[in-house]
Amino acid sequence: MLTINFIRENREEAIERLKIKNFNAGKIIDKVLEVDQHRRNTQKTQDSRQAELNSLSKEIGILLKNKDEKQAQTIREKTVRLKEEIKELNIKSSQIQAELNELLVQIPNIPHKTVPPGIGAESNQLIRSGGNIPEFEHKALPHWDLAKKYNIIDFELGNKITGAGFPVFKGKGARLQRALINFFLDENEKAGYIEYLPPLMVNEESAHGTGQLPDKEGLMYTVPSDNFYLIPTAEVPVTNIYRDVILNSNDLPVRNTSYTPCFRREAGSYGKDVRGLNRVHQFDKVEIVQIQHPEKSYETLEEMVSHVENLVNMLGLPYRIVRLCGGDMGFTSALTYDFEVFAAAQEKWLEVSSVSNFESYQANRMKLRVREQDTKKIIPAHTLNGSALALPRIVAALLENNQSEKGIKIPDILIKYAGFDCIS
RNA sequence: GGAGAGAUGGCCGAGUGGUCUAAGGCGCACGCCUGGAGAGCGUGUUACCGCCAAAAGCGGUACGCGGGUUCGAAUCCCGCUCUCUCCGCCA
Repeated sequence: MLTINFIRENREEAIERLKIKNFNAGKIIDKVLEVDQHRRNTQKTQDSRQAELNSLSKEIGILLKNKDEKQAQTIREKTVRLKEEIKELNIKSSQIQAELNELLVQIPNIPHKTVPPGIGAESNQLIRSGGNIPEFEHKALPHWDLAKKYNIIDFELGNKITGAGFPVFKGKGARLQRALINFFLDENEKAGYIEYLPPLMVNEESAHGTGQLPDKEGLMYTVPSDNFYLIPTAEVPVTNIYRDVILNSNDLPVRNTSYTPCFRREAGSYGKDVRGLNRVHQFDKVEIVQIQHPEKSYETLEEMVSHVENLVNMLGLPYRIVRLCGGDMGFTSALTYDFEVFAAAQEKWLEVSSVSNFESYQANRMKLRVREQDTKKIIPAHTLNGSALALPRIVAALLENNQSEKGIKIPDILIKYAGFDCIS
C-alpha cells in the first residue's frame, strides 16, 4: 500500500497520477489525511497521559521500597482517573488506526510515469514482437479439437470430476505439461533463480501481503473450515516468504522461481474466451519473483522481460510484448508488461505472462524491508514478479501453430523433456 | 485425536511483580594492539509511532498472539496459535 507519509507529502501528485489508473483518489485521500491528523492528535494525548502514569508508578515503587506505605497510597489514588482516561484513549486510537488502514488498502498503487492512459486492452502499448505466424493450406483446427483428435486433454472428464474449467490431461498431453514445467524451471535456474515448492494454500495474512485481499476477494477459492485460500499464483506464497523480514542490501536481488498449480474462480468472466484452455479454474504456472533495491528495480523489470522473451523464443512461438495502460493494470502494480502469443487457429493473441514491478506497494503491506549496507538505513524493498510461463495458453498455441497432417510437432528444445517429437 | 513441556533480541540463554530493551555468551561493527592476520583489550550493536523544519533530544509501544488482574507484568490469570516429547491414527 501507499504509506501515510507518502500521501501526506505528495497529495497532489498521488491524485494526479492515480487518474491514469482511472481511479479518482481525491475524496479518499482527503479522508485519509483527516483521519491521520486525528490519529496524531490522539496519540499525542495518549503518550503524555501514559508518561504521567509511568512516572507515578515508578514513584510508588520507590516509596514502597522506603516503607512509606501512606504516601504510596495517596499517589495510588491519583492514578485511578488517569487509568480510565488512558483506557478510553487506547480504544479510540486503535479504532482510528483500523479506520486509517482500511482506507489505505483501498488506494491502488501509483502507476509508473511510462504507463499510458486508457480504459482497456485497446490502449495498451506495443513494445515489440517476434516469431512468425504460421500459415496453413487447410483450415487449422483450434486446440480443443486437436486435444480431442489426439486424445491428450479431456475437458468433459474434468466436468464430471470437478466442474467446468478443470481439464484433465492424459498421455502425451500430461507428459507435455511435465516437459514444459521442467523446461521452464531449468531455464529459470540457469538464469539464477532459486527453486521453491511452496504451500498451495495460504492464510489470510499472506493473501493481504501481496494484495489479493481485500481487493480481489472473489478471485480466490477459500477453505472456510481453516480460513485458508487456494493460491491464485505462486506469487503469493513465494513473496510472503519475506513478510516481516529485513534483508541486507548485499543479499539483493533475491531471485526465486516456483512451479505451482494456480486456482482462480474467475467469477464474473463467464462467456467470452472461455473455450478449451483459454480460461480455466486450475492451471499450471512457473513463476519468477524478485526482490530488489528500489534504485535497481526497473533494470530488474527489463531483465525479467528479456528472460521471459527468451523462453517464448525458444519455444518458437509468435509473440508480442505490450505495456499495459492504466485501466488494464492490476491494483497493486506500478508497471506491467504482458506477453501474448498468437494461437493460429483461433487467430487470437493469448496472454501467457504478466511481468510487473510493484515497487514498494506489496513490501509496505508485508513489512518487507532492506537495510542499506552503506547508510545503515532501513527502506522498503521493491518486489517484482512474472510468469515464466503459464502453461495452458502456451499449450493452446503450440498445438494450434505446430499442427500438420502428420500430427503436432514438438519444439526441438522440448523434445528431450517430453521424450517424443510429435503428437500423432 | 489424547497427555505433558515450552515460546525472551541476528543466534544461544538468564530473568517468577518495581528504573528490565531486558544479565551473560556467541555473532556483528568500530577502535587499540600487530609487519599482516588471529588472540587479547575497549566501545558499540532492535524496530515502529509521536513531538521538532531537521538533527540532537524527549515521550510512547513491543519478551509468540489476544484479553485480564495490578499504581506497576517478560514474570500472575484466561483464551488462541505454534514448536517439542509420549500415545493413538496414517501416506
